[in-house]
Amino acid sequence: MLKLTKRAEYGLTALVHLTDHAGDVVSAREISEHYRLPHRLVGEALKDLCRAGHLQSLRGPAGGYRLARSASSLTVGEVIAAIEGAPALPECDAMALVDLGFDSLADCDVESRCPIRSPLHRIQEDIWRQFERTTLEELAAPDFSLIPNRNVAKTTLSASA
Amino acid sequence: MLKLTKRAEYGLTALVHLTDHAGDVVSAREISEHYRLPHRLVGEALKDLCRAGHLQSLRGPAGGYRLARSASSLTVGEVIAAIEGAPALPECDAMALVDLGFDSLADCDVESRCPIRSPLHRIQEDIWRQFERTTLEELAAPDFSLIPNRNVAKTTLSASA
DNA sequence: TCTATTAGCACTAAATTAGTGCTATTTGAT
DNA sequence: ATCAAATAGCACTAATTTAGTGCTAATAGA
Repeated sequence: MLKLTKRAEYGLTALVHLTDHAGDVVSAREISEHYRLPHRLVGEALKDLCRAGHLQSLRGPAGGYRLARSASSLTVGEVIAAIEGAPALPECDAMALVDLGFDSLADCDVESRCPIRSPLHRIQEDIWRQFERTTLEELAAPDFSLIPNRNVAKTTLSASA
Repeated sequence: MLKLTKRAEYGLTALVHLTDHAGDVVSAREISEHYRLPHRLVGEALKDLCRAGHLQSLRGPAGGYRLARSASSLTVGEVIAAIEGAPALPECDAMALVDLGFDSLADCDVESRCPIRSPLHRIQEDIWRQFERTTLEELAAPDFSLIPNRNVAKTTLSASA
């Protein structure tokens, strides 16, 4: 439940590696051997990232990948979106109600029929936002300090708990 | 990817309903018919919640469930944990390294072998924290205002974006 | 020409999830 | 007493999703 797929995990692993070796061209094989991951799957993830424009690829021997953008502008959200596809917002709004057999919003009582209403939706949006505001540079940083939003959130949390 | 199971969704739906009808005893059938959900599955979720002590059950005709605790003290995190089980932290620490064949932390170089390091771990922890700090009372509130932490987070986000 | 790489699918196998079947127990109503 | 309707607790099947591989083509350095 609520976990990333291996593809996304491998993709992030590879990207962090590429961030640590910014500028270098690194092959899928090198990455997979270094972290002992199934190299074909790492390759699939890298292909997805390349298609999305986050990576640049070079073919042939000595080929491989390198970041197409700065690690500080690439977010975890973009990476996951490129590999797993868009969010997965809970089906609990007009669409879902139509699927349930309601012809229009007019003849259904959202408040009483959809108890999750927007909150669950918003929770998942917040999760997504968290992904979108975390950059690869931050993810690659060994101790994860220097992340303003996260630190503020944490302070707020402990202050209210 | 990164979505709740139906059981968790139905469980939250049922709980929001029970929150709206606090004090009443409501059967799984009533809830499932009201929201047009598979009633057996709703029942399974409710059983899980009952086993976890979040609900009180009454048998026999006119039986059903009611909140065992106040909606303001029950969190989304507790609900999900009761239904789906604990988190699902990424396997990217000592355990995983041992699984990969390293005998001890001493002979492996975490920094170079585990590029996700703690950050991904922390991202998922933060998601979980978000679940843990959202109460059912908040989830049941129609417009989701009055949620201090979330509002602060949002302000911070927009201020920095 | 050979070899090592990426590109792009399609496909199989494993794992997870959704939903149901079945039986037992409880309890109010008749 | 009996019946009906509810929860309790599994086990089980079917559907869906995910992991991983097979295969072929294109690219490019040696």
